[in-house]
Amino acid sequence: MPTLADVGKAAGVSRGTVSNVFNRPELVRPELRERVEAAARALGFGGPDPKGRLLRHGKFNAIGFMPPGAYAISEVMRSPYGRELVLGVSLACDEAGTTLSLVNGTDDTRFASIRDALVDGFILGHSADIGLIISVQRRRLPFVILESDAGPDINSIKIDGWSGAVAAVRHLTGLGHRHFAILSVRRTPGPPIVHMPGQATRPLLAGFPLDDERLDGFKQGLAEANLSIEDVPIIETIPGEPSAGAVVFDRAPEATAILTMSDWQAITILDEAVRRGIDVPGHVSVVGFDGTAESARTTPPMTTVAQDVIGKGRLAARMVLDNEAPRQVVLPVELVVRASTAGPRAKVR
Amino acid sequence: MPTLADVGKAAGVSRGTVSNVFNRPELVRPELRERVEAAARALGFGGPDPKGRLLRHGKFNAIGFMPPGAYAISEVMRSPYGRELVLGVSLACDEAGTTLSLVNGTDDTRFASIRDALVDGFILGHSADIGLIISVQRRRLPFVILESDAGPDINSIKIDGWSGAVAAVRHLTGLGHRHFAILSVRRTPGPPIVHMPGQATRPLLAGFPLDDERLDGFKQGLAEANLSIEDVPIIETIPGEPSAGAVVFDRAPEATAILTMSDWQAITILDEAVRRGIDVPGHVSVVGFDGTAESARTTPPMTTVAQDVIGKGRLAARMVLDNEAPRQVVLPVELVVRASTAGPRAKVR
DNA sequence: ACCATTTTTTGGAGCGCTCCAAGAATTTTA
DNA sequence: TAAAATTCTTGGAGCGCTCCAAAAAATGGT
Repeated sequence: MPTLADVGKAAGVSRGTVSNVFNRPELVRPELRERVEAAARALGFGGPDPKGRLLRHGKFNAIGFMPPGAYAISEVMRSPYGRELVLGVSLACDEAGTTLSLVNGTDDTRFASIRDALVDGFILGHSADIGLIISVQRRRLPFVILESDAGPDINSIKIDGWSGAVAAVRHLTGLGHRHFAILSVRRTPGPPIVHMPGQATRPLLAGFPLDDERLDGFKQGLAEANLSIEDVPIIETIPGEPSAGAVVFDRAPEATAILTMSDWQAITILDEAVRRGIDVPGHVSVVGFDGTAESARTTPPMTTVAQDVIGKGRLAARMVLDNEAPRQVVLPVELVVRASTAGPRAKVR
Repeated sequence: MPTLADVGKAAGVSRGTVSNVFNRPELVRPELRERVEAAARALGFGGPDPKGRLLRHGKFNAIGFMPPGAYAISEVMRSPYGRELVLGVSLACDEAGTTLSLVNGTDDTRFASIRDALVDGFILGHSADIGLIISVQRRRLPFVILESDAGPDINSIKIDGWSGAVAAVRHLTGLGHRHFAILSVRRTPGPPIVHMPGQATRPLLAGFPLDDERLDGFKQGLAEANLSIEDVPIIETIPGEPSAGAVVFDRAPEATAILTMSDWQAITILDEAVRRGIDVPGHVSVVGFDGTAESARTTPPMTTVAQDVIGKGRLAARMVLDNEAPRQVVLPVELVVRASTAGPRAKVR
């Protein structure tokens, strides 16, 4: 690949002049400019290499998005929540004219990815572990972490998942439900895990603040109706697991109300219900989480704990773009009642 | 920001040694290593700056995605088609461990964006104009252009939109439809444009191969049933225009079948139909285009000209990642008949 | 024709890093 | 204990560019 200097030599001018031809053409005499351009063409020089410029200037003009947990970016793009989040981030990037880098990295390459990412700041998806945070801090770039409060020095944005979970249960108990099942998230690869009541004590806390907080909210809501979460089957599946709905119906057939951690999971259940001829909400009520656009389009339209995912993504991007003093933002949630929930009826299954 | 040299000076070693401490720690004596690490910590040195490394090595390890036409990346993320396309691209990026840069650029900054993008290759969304192509070629990076054949030297991937359009019309005429409306795409900002039959001759070709090809397919399909596209109202709206459905029903009330250019547009029509109490497919049949996941979830599930959008995105990414000899790929489409189309009935509107 | 301006062009400095051949220090061997 | 072998450390070269002060060339006025 030819360089500025090569072109300069060929055209009989200095590399500074060649640089000017490409960056401030008005500074160089038309005939000379032409000569340089001809030389560049002849050499197949495609303009100043951004690498050199970059080293000189130091700004990448890009922010990086690191997928939640150990997920790949394609997994983010697959989930309704992830898509809306990225959409929100991209909105802020559009406004700022910034590139959005979806940074990849498997478990073992994540740290290297962060170390090498050509970005001016980071958004870390939820469930970022401490190692990841340290990696980012090391680079002294502005960053924000989603769905986990990492202390007062660190930008974070999370929703009030606890209240959302409580509200979901209250809605259902208010409708008269007494038999629940919870579809939770498995954060490691593998088949669904089923925690049945009475079985050896299961850990309520999975170690992921995002999920634990919601489980705790469910517990609280149930307790308010004199129900114990200990009596509720909890199924954990990785997001997008197509068998999730089937497992829930198979293992918790007596449940009249199913609580989930995401719209995506709830959609799985709705799909499986159609497949089995189970009427929602006639036989079973289902509540989603996130309030993504998809939740309004399901059949029936879904009751869900809604948050402003797009707004969250946008705010996150703004925070790293503006690089203000660290703050911890907690966003509200709102239970949106649609048609996937109703009072329990005689069970005909 | 301290540099390797600064740390070296502080620790009393050369910058080469500091580099080794960070990149090949096994090469440096433990006690020295520790000393250097201490100095780095004291100075707040966050590891070697990727800019320097980049200049030395020269690989960005990223591919760039340039949104179609003059759209912003948030607009891509908003459309069902765009999301699936990006998902496909991200799939290939995951496999290759590459970063996916969603490159931004308004009309006037697009060229600069391409010039400066820190990527090893480009995917240009459809409707890329010649200027954009030239900009990318100048950088001598591998690239692929979507939905427009730019000649034998240029990688391109497109679907057989013409056949898809013909199939859609044949399906509808086979069902007995004689009164059509076409919802086409306006590629410039602005309100819907309505071309009514008989009005001053309207250009069938909008100058965007993607759209023109489909319009031509519609024309062919209609001709096969002794119908002329000249008698069909054509409405052009920008993607995502919420009033699109309303305009179609207002301006083409006699149509019993509506052809569209995307699922997204078709969804708009379905939504408006619900709003107006128009039964689909009882009163009106609607055909989408693209066959995105969303099209299967509408009410009623949509008949659509399906393509493998994810596969297309993935193939595109592979082509730039693998940098093979240029080729022009034409992908097949398939009419997926679902429940948004049926024979025309007595019109009760 | 000469000097003062103005317009163009130049090339050194430096951005921060990694590579690598060579030098220095340490350990092993005879 | 000296030479040989091994392990560590060094600093020059170079990646490609932009900035900028200064030199060179062109222009204008008298």
